[in-house]
Amino acid sequence: MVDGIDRALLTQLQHDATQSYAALGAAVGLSAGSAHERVRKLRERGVIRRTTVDVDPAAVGRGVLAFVMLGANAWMGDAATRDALAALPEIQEAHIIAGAASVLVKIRTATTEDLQAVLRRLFAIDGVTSTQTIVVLESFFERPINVHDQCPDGQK
Amino acid sequence: MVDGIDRALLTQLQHDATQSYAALGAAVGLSAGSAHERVRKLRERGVIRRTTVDVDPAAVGRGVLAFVMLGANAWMGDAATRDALAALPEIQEAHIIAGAASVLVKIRTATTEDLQAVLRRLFAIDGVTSTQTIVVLESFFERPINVHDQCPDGQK
DNA sequence: TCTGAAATTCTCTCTAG
DNA sequence: CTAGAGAGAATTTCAGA
Repeated sequence: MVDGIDRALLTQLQHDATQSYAALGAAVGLSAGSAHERVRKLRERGVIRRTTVDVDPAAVGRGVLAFVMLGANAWMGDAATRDALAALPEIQEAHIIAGAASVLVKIRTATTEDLQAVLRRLFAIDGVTSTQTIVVLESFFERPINVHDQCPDGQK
Repeated sequence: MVDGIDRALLTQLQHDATQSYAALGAAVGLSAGSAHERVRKLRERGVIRRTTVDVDPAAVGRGVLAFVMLGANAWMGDAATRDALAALPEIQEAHIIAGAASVLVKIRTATTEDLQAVLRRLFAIDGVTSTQTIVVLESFFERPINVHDQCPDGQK
């Protein structure tokens, strides 16, 4: 379904989606026309969800990063919970998780005061009984999904 | 430094970076040439880090998502630790964190067996003494940074 | 800083092999 | 899938307000 050339195309596009199809084809050993057709199909099939830009969080007032685990006394996997979380613009990701907590959210704010404000609003969501906040001091890296490798040295 | 028009441009580009500068300009009330110039400057200043594509994790064999908190008996904030983590292709993000653990990593694998293999390799990194794994059952959403709003209703 | 237009380059489709 | 060609768009630059 997704062969080696497709994966090479994806890696190229993840690194720089502004390059021409001619350059893209040259990088993976294809003509511009073929590269274009493959990328079109990757989009059509939803392997490529969208083309977007990476924005520097600090440059737009989102320099503080934290992860928060939400405890709950009810099932949080419904649409109402999702909508309540999605309504908070500082929340970048929200996941239902296994284990002690129910939901894990990734939050970006300008300041720690703003982070507090978001925590207060999280507590106001139906079912939320506790929060555990993990503040990030420094991000080593945030990178695209690796579409090629499995675990190196294959020890599994 | 980043005004309202820039933010509008960023939002547009985050949503769809394939649109023409003419369309981009129309969306924010600018000519194509001006939109182009502003976007060029946003790139130059590093506000836009790169143009990339969103890949469906499941389509490329990364359908399992987990967060792992690493405990350590030494300072993990050095380049050696970063390199050791970066060498594992399944790790998408790595952050130094405050609190009980030292490092938080975001991991995507094909299966839970592969996740186990990554955990084994995390334990092999110098200084790592414990892991706490949070498996994601379902992702509500993962979206771009909101470059506009502060916390809605401004209760802060 | 923006506009509008000109010149260049790329996209996208088609044909044929 | 490759190669080439052609029409249509888009990028990119630049003069002028």
